[in-house]
Amino acid sequence: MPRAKKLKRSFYNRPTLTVAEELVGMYLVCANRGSRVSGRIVEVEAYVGEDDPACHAAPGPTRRNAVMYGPAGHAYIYFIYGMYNCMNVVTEKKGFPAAVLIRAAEPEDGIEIMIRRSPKTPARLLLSGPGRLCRALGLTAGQSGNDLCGDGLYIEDRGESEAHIVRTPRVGIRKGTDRLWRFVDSTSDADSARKVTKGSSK
DNA sequence: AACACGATCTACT
DNA sequence: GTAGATCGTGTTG
Repeated sequence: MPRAKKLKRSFYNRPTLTVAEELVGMYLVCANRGSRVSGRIVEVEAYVGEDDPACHAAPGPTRRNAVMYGPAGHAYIYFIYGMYNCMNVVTEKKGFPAAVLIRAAEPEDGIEIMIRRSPKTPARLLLSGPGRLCRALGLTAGQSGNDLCGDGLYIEDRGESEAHIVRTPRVGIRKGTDRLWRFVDSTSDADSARKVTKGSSK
């Protein structure tokens, strides 16, 4: 992994769909207190503006979604379903609420630490799904608003050749399913929507 | 103050 | 395949 480059604010301060697509294949890194945990992003979803009915900003500014209205390059992490957290990266200029939800990644560094946090999850699925991803990386809503351009929590480009990306409707939502705003590395096994239908053994 | 529900995951029938 | 866990948030009274 030579020449890993930490993504700068200018990367995040662009159209959300562009940022979302380019995030696939990047590495999400959590460097808490000496330990380093990371994964290769393989699945993301874009949530764009108050006009997107599935976006948390759809009701307008509230205390909860305030981070989405802030400057790009910060983490928006929220608590949901009474037990899980979901991690997003804020995009676009201050005042415009948008973010990219990190839905799945392939475990890279610190797998032992992830297993300690998710003892019952099969290794391949440690970061597969937004809830599992936050659990294994140790991310909670308390870290919402953290700057991704600092140390501790950031995303880096390890200079990989571009992955083959597929666009689909977003999952887990009722409204806004007409938009193809989910981006997946089609070659990855960690896809959280793993359709284990007939035929596709593997 | 009370209520309904959600960008989920797991366990069990 | 489906129900249960479990609680912050926004809405309504």
